[in-house]
Amino acid sequence: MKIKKLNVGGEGLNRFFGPLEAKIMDLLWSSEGMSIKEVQSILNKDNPISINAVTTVMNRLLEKGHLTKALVGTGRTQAARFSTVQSKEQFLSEQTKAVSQGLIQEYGSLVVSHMIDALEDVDQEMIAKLEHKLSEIKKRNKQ
Amino acid sequence: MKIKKLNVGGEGLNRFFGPLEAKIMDLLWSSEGMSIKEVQSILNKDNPISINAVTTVMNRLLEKGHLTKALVGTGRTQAARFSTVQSKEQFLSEQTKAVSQGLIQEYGSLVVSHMIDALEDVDQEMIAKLEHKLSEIKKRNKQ
DNA sequence: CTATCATACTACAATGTGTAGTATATAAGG
DNA sequence: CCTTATATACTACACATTGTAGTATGATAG
Repeated sequence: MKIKKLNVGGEGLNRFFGPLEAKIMDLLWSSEGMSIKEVQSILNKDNPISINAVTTVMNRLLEKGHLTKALVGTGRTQAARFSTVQSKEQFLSEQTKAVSQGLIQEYGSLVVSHMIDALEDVDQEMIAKLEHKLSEIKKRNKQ
Repeated sequence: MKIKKLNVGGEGLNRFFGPLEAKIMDLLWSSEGMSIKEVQSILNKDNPISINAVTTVMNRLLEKGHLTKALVGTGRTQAARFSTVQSKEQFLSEQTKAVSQGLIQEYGSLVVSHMIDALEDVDQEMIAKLEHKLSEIKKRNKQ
């Protein structure tokens, strides 16, 4: 379930997926699974998109291991339900972890500085959390 | 000079560039500028590579703003010197900053946790640095 | 004044992503 | 029982990025 490329400028899921992939993943994360048709009808409300376009992209997400497929019914009644393999939270956790750890392992203190700079701008509260975690680690290391 | 995509699994410059691009950037960072020919002769020692392959990739790096070109001589004497626009340190700082800040702005505490996990694994010393930075920020905020 | 060299232009392959046409298989409905 | 609607598969193409290289151009060294 590892993503190879991170879109540095992207927003939300667009960091990890192409725009259509991102929309589809988000739809499936906010439901208990959907058929291709259901996904297409929802997407089609915003922008016209063919069933086939949706099918291809969903199958690619399947191949990459982001979705699973459960066949329901047979023949023309068959409407496979696609579901996500991980929760959105798990996915984001895994991905952000891979990126954070990769950067820190390679660029250590540089990245830590940048992250702290970002914290300053963004969230006072997070600095407190960070402090707390740090003191926990120190405690643990002393034992 | 912003990179669009980060190769999550990559090592070193391969996070930010394709493999050939990365080799070329590294050569130019460890010199005061080189001609296409010079770059090609060095790369050619490891793996056979045509002048044209090197030329194209160097020109793409030029277009993307990572390199500059200074013409020296004229006609067939002309051998443009390509140089990097930023130091490697500046470049890495800018890129890691863009990625770190993007992640923290969007995934705040999640990324902080990952960062701390990575710190635990990777480097005791960095925790001290982090503490130091935190106390600096706290001091500044009190004023 | 021609042959050599640096460079430009063009082209093609592979990969990832978005898009869609056509084919196939099967059940629903007369 | 046969036609047709439906879900899905297969195939194809476009565009971007990157690696690779053939051919053309232009100017000077000799």
